[in-house]
Amino acid sequence: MRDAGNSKDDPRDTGKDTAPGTPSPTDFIRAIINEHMKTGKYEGRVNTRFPPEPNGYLHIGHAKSICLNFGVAADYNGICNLRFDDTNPSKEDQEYIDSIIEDVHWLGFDWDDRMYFASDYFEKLYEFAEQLIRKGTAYVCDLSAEETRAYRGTLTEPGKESPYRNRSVEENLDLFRRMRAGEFPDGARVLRARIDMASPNLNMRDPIIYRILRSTHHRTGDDWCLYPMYDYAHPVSDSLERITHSICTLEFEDHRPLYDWFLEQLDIYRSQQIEFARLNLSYTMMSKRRLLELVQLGIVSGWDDPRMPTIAGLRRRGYTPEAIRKFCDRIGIAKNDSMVDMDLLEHHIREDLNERSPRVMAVLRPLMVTIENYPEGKTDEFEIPFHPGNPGMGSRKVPFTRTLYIEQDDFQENPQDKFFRLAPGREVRLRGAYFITCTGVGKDVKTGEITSLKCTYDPATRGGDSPDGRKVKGTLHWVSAAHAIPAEVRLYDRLFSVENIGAEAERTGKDYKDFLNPASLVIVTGSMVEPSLKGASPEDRYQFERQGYFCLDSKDSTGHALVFNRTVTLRDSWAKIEKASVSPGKAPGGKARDKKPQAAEKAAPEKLPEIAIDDFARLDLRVGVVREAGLVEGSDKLVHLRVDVGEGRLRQIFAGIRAMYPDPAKLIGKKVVVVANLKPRAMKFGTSEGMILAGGHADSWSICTFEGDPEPGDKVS
RNA sequence: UGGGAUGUCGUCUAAUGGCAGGACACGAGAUUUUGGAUCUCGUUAUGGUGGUUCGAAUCCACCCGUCCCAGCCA
Repeated sequence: MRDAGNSKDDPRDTGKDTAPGTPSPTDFIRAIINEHMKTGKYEGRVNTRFPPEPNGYLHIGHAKSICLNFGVAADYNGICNLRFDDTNPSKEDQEYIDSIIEDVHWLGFDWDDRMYFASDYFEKLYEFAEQLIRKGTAYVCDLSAEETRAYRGTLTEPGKESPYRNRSVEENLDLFRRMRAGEFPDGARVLRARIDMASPNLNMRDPIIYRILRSTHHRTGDDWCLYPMYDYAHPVSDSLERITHSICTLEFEDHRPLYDWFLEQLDIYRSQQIEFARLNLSYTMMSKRRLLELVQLGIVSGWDDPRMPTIAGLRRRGYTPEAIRKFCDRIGIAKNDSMVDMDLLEHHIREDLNERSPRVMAVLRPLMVTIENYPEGKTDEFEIPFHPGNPGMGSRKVPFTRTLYIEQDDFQENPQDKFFRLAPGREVRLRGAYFITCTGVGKDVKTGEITSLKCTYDPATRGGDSPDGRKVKGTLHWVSAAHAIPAEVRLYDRLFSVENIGAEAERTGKDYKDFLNPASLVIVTGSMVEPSLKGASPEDRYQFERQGYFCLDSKDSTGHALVFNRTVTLRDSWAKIEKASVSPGKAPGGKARDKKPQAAEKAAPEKLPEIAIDDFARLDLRVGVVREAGLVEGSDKLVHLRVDVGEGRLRQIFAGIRAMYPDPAKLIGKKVVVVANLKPRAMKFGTSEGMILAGGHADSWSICTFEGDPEPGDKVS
């Protein structure tokens, strides 16, 4: 079932989704290649390469580069090599090589027999280095790391030449050979290119070519105690592979003169480096160093944690390679620093999964329903199609009995405005089964919590349609209690609660980890899924009707303990209505994405950043009349208020004002200022639907009140 | 403040001297046995100031903003 169906034809598709030889609309890189095709610069040849360093798992940013490199090659009937840039054994590992191979393949790309390693070229790289020495354009330098830094100068001042810069060719050769032979300790000497210590480009100030580093290499073992630097190894590797277009990210722009310098000095094949802007995605980050840290600190379960932006994480989360490829295609290639909206990635996975996922019913948080007029012991079976728009996907039988589960959220005892679902006396449809009407509510005598529902069904509505043409506004998913399979469901959400983690960290002086989304994973146990899911295999993808796309977890799910991961929610216009007219600005998006309650700012008032008048104007301040007020059990700070803000219903507000109002009953009847468009906040004790304003000193303050005229709901200005 | 890049709807990206287009997001409506999907419609942009030109997002000048570079990392 998984991976069934094809993606729709889209002229923008590249790579595997497009026949070779039909270039996509020209991004600037393809424009350059088109020009080369015209002028014959590379004899019509295109050979790119994807050059990861095996020091971490691949992420969605790498996917952009992979799609670009393999896509460009495919567009021009060229080839793309996979090459591991493994010149720093102290950070690299075989595990990463294996994962990279798996991930690139999974994305749908292949390199035939062209899997290379920079370490394959160590001997040649060494010989070329001797050649540079013989030419007099490289020398052995004995400066320490600190001295080298001091000699380099600064951004605005030129560097100083190393005292070792003018050693003879013979001495340099001798020293370099002895470096290779292991005669000197780590860091004692380096080989440097002899270029220009006064260059405004720091990369040209006699850059280091080789350093002594005793570290066992994952491929060459202890053969070498000398490892080449990226700036040297990369152009030479490209050249040896006769790469035509060496595509890399923007930060290497400054390195291009050096790249060209090596190829020219060595007089070898002239590959051309072209730089494009790396991918940044909102609400996540691509830094391998930080991603590694999340893994090492146990903040996530591993590189393949479904919250990680890694290919492995996305795969485990339920993403498809097609969706990722299409996303990469859609974001385009340019040189502007940019931050792509996570919504766009989610759009593509929804689009793909919408087409290919079978629909099933799963009740995440069950509420028991007894159909009182349905015979005990009877079982009905409904044949329900797997896909409403694609009969070809077939159908399954779903059992129906007197005792069912529906979603807790699908019932409200006192339904709020625009709530279409079940409520006392109200009739709704059970998907594919019958209309039912709620006739009773069972509650826990102590807590008042709703524990079960009594309903009746209309036998004439079998299949979900009424012969008399009567309509219902809501359709609910359900499972038969006797047949349902228990499951654990992991609700994943974005890893961070701010769009631009780096910028936010810089602005506030906090660590990026301070912006982790506390609700990035919500584990729901005791969910009930329909029996057809019994045979699900790891990574099988489904739509749980009305909730989202889910896949069976590839690691933790077993035959008798099913674990599902939520890939992405369905678009949810009900969630929008629920939070409508609240949260100013852009909410972190989607369902159940409440921000962590904001801690009170302790900073002195003059230190708070200024806001524009427009920001202030976004506060909807209203007059509210306190109708009910009481203490909150289990909290020594909060007071529970029910406030009339002229909406025809009372708002529940939890306010931290108990210190000044130990007897909240005195507040009843007071006119207060309510921030009416604050996003409702889920608290331990319930949802708080606003704030009331207060003012004063640290231990002497009061809430703002009005006397006299204003009516509940009046605007405060 | 040296050097290298880069500024087009809220976001990403086209237009290469000739109608500022697309996608996402957002909004309105239709439809619906998923508050899904689908369909229709809509709002929103060339950083600024001058100049060249019949005509400028595009060419020129100046200004402003943003990003990258001082690893023996890649």
